[in-house]
Amino acid sequence: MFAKIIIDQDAKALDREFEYSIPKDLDVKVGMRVIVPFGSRSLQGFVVDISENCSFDEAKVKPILRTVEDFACLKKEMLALMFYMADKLHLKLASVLRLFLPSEMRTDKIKELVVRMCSLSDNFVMPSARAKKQLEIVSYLQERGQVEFSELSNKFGYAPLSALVKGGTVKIWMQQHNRTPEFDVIEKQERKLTPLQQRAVDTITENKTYLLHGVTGSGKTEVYMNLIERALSKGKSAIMLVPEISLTPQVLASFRSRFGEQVALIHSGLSAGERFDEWKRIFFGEAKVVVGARSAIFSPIENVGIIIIDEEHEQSYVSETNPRYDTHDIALFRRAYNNCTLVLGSATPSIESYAKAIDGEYQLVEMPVRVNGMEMPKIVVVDMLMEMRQGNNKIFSIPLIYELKNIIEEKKQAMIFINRRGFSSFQRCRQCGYVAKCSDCDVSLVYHVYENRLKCHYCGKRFKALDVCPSCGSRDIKQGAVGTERVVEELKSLFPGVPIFRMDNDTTSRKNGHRTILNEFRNAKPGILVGTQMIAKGHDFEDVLLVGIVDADQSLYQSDYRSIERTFQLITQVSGRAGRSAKQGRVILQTYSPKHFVYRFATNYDYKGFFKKEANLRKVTNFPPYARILRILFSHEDEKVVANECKMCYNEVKKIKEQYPDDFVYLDVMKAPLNKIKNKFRYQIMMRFKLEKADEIEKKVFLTVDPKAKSSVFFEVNPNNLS
DNA sequence: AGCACGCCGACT
DNA sequence: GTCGGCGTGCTC
Repeated sequence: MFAKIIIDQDAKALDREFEYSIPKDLDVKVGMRVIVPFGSRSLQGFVVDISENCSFDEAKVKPILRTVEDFACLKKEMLALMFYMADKLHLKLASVLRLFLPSEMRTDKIKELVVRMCSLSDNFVMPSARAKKQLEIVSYLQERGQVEFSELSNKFGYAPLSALVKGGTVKIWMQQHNRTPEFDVIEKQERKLTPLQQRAVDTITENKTYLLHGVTGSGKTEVYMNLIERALSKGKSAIMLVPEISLTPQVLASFRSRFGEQVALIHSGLSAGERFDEWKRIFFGEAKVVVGARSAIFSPIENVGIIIIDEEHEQSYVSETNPRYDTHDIALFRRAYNNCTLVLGSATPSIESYAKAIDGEYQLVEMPVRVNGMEMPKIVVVDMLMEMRQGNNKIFSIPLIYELKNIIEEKKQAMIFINRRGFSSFQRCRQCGYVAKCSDCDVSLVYHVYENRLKCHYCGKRFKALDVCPSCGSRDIKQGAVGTERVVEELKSLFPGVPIFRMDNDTTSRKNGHRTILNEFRNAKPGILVGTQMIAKGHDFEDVLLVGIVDADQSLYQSDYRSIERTFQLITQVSGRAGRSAKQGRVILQTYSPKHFVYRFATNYDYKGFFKKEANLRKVTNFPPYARILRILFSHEDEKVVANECKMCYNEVKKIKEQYPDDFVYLDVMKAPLNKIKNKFRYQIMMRFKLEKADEIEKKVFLTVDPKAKSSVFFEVNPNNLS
């Protein structure tokens, strides 16, 4: 018998199956981890197929050395998913497998799923005095009680240990050593469902994909919990995905208190060991509910009854590093494989998902009212250009300062939201609000300080930085984003003595930084919390009656096609923080583009109206979801090599464009916006084509890349932030 | 990825 | 003379 094996090495040259013979005394199954001789060393590999015959020269085929476990650590579904992802996303097989397995199971530090433990038998006999090694093992065991088999055999050698086992002095058993991560315990609180929640639970019954559109505060989490409970009661399991940023201790605790030991929690705070243990609990069926961030979609859980993606519009569901994938695609695959229910939940669904719901591909379920029946906070738009003309050059507008004063007098709380993202900013005329846009792409240009140039992150085109406004002729041009620190300083000078807290990447990097800040803020009345994105997520502070959005435009003029959508989502999300209690909250939104349609829809909480407008815009301008963007990124340390290989590929793609003249909307080759990263030069091909033949075109484009190319090549479909 | 084999420069 | 630089090519 022969086995086809994927070597556990992330290299282009090894990205294929290698064949090995299976020794007669070795029980090898598909999906198992094995150790094989490879060149002059032995490596870990994964069995993906077993057959009677061998397509390679039999004289050269080597035998599998050993199996790592006596069962398959890759279940059938995961193998199918591996081939699907490698093919569809053009990823290396081994790099996909690494997404599925905890780092402990990788080639460099092979840890077995089940550990062989050794201890002395109850009535053991001392080995003879001549067997020195055996005596050492016995005294070692007397000292420590139980020790891993591998540790003993490494320390004292395999032979003396196996002699002791054979003679009955040492007994062996299998053990899973699990470290259950710590969590806050909160009391179980049974909440009765509102009629709206009940209706949602009653509607989501079939093995289909549902889009749950519920306004902020409509109680989607309670619906999820009920759906999970139902799946469990049918003997099925569940996967619940939450954006990493909202995986707060409170959220984790609430799942624990509801589902107890049946939950496995996967989040970035886990150590490698804890992660490994949670993975094992899922693999062996001890955990029936997986709660985690995007990578939890790869959990080896079987018999899935429901998959839930909360805050489905969140960008963090698309991994931005190496094996790039979109959690939605994986969830759709697993939904189909398990024939189960998939729920995508959001207060502001992504344009992509809502479009599918409109088309009937997803079932739309709506929860338009808040649980407590309260109205959404009132959003007031403040025109910052007007403020400036009236002589206010400060960060805060007059209305915002006025509202803040009120809050402080009433000993309530406020949140100030800084819309800062990424490293770059745009240039804007302070007189008329003009923002430079790319002539080819209809996206805002990004200002690069070190080159003093404007660049389009879509097509790569460069423009001279503005010194005179082309619209009104003013020289009053500003760039740069407002940072959290500056806002805090300003607030301190405006309101001396009032406690002000800052929450961003810098202040939460320390362990528990998150919790400490929030706890201090909770008790500070009056108090102001200043923060980025982080404060927008699910913290319920009853006394927060005011939210200030300092520079809403910051996300509006990011140079990608989703920037307007993101702005709408952000405003809705942040506004949801105000007035969680009986009193209606207020939101002050400062902008330089008060007439932009996004603010009109956002202030009215009119998602549908916004969708219609934005979707139409995308249709007309040929952007996703009505077209597909494809980017091929080449990188290599030798600039001549990348430039050349990228150009060769571009020439091939051009030929494809000629075959599909009606479908291609855009095609160009250029240096990547970040031309050099870690001493590797980067070049890219950007293209955009209509949907009808997108799959067909994409397949052909994939084939244009020379497999012998020295550069590493990445494909990205509908990328967001180009870099 | 890593390790062998291989063909040219400055040293015990 | 040989030790060792890292270029190219292969691993079932």
